[in-house]
Amino acid sequence: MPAITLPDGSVRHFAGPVTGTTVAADIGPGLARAALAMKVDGRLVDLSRTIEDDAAVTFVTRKDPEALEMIRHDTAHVLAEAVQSLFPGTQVTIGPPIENGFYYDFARNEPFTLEDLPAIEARMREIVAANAPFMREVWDRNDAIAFFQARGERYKAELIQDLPVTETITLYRQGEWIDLCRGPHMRGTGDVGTAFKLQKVAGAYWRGDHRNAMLSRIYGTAWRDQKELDAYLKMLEEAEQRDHRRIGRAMDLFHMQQEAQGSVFWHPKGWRLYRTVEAYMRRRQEAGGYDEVRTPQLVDRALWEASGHWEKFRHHMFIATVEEEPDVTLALKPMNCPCHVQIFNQGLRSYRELPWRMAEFGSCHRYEPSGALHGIMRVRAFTQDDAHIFCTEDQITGETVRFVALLSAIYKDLGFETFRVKFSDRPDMRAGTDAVWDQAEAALKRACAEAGVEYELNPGEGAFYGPKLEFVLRDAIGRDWQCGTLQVDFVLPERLGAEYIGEDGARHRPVMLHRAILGSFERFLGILIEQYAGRFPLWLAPVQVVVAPIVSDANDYAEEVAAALRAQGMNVATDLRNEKINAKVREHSLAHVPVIAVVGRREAENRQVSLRRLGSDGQEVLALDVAVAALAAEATPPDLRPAA
RNA sequence: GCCGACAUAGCUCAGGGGUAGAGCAACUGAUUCGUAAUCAGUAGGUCCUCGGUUCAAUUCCGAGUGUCGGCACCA
Repeated sequence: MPAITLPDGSVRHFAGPVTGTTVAADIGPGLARAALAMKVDGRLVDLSRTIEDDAAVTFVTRKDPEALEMIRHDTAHVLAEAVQSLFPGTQVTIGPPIENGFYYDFARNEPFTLEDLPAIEARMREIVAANAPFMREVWDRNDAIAFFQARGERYKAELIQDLPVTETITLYRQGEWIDLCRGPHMRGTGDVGTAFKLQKVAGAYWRGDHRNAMLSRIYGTAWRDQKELDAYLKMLEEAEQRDHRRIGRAMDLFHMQQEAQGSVFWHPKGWRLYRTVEAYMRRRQEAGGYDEVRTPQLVDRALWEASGHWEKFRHHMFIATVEEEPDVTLALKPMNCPCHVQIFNQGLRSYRELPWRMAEFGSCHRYEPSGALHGIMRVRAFTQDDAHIFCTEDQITGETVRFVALLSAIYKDLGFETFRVKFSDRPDMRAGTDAVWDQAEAALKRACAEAGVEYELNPGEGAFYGPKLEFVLRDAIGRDWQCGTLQVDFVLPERLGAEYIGEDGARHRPVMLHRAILGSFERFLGILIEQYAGRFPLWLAPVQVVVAPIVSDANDYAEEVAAALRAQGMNVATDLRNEKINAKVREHSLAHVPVIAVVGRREAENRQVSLRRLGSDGQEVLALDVAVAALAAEATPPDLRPAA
């Protein structure tokens, strides 16, 4: 006699066990049509499942957030059926919903290509139109393994084999097709709807392990309705226009070429942007109590051996030798920490010097795998806004809190109001004892609690010497990039023999906090370009103002205006070409110049300027000195502005 | 590194077994103009590299390099 409590608090009684379908119908025909699945005591299950006991039930309809995930999951199943019907012999593996869509990994000798997608998608639409119900079946574990093995589906068999023995094995049938699946599903393939699209193909290792076979992955997107799908596709198209590689070329910021693969050639405007950010960071860090240093590019392998990097990363290091000294092997530094420890180790350190925050805009080289390179976001030559904080164990919390505050303020100034934080704990391959890791992880967790940092756990992804916080920013098309980081390290000070004299007169090991805010300038600037789509706020813009005369009679005055702005430290260009003002306005607008100062005879006579802002077609006519003062104030970096 | 796609003028791209085109940019000349393209003309290409097939390859095939989308990697 289950009593079913609905979200509005009302209770319905049934004579015996009932399915969700029955309950929904009992409530009303509208809900019976709309209900796709239900939550029984908070657990999402098939609508067709039987409710035995008293329960709180919520129905999931198309407009609920859970529905979107189910649509994507079910679309993946439809994809798998379509593929197996068109390409017999293809094995299915896994096909989860993901952000904005889904994918499915198939095992097939011949990988799928883009040309295969239209036929597959057409077959999918037939399957959806057929609207076969999703039927849940509970199987005996061994029967299920035997079943899939008999069908040549060895990946599915392997999946079942690896499920915990306590797990209920469920298969879902949709018409003729059947698949191992935990569920839940919607009522039938028709609930998928038509708002889906196959997007791309890619290789992907079985179980994400490069030692395994490479599977053929098909990505797709799926939405509640055509309107949502269209909006998403339009967003993707617009995001492509923000691509830092495209904008970098269009705005003449940088280029890359084959002869220096993975290294950036910064052009004058790009380098100005870089220097603006660098100068800002330098001021911020100095105000934050950091001491800037500079350490060598080429360092003997002995130091890398001592730090442990040689063993783990030597295949990713650029090695340099000279004929005159055949016994010497140098490496271009792939990171700065061992060098910073060398500075720490000069002389005898006192506990009074801690925490010591040692910063370097460290130029590093890493031989990244060719497939990892990506515009200026993932390169082989980059500059970190690196720092190492040498401190005592009980300073970890305070330093972390302080770091998070600095990072948040900087991200905010640079246009990132929100960001994600991941907590990565001990990896399988690591240095240091478990006791040390326990200590480091606990210290970092305590610090997060103290700093009020909310994080998602990223198990096993820590550095080999310690756990880390990763501060993640998103690029234009939604890819996540680690930028900031904070890593607790008990190992390297030990390996490199760092010590200080404590209050007790004895020698102690300092803890090292590795930290970066931007991560690498290259990556961060790439994201910054995409964030603003090249339309930088005035203080960051590489060309802040273009002064454009309307007639050549105003050229001298235009130069005077430019000089007045330059005297305030602004980056100003003049456009004295014999072109119509329309053409000048158009060109500089397309080049994302934030302010165009137009001067004609009228302005020259009255000593005024007509300011036109990027993205606006209005103009503001101001007296020259007023305009200069206003623009100079606006172009002041946020950390140098007078407090409001 | 692995899977797939792509590589044509400075840029964006079209084309195609018989020696290559557009728009924009560049250059020259004219135009002095009030807020998103003034007009006319000129010039510009080992069609990524190497090899093969062919009477003939930029086009077809193979290898290499690079780029792009993923996967793996990311101290």
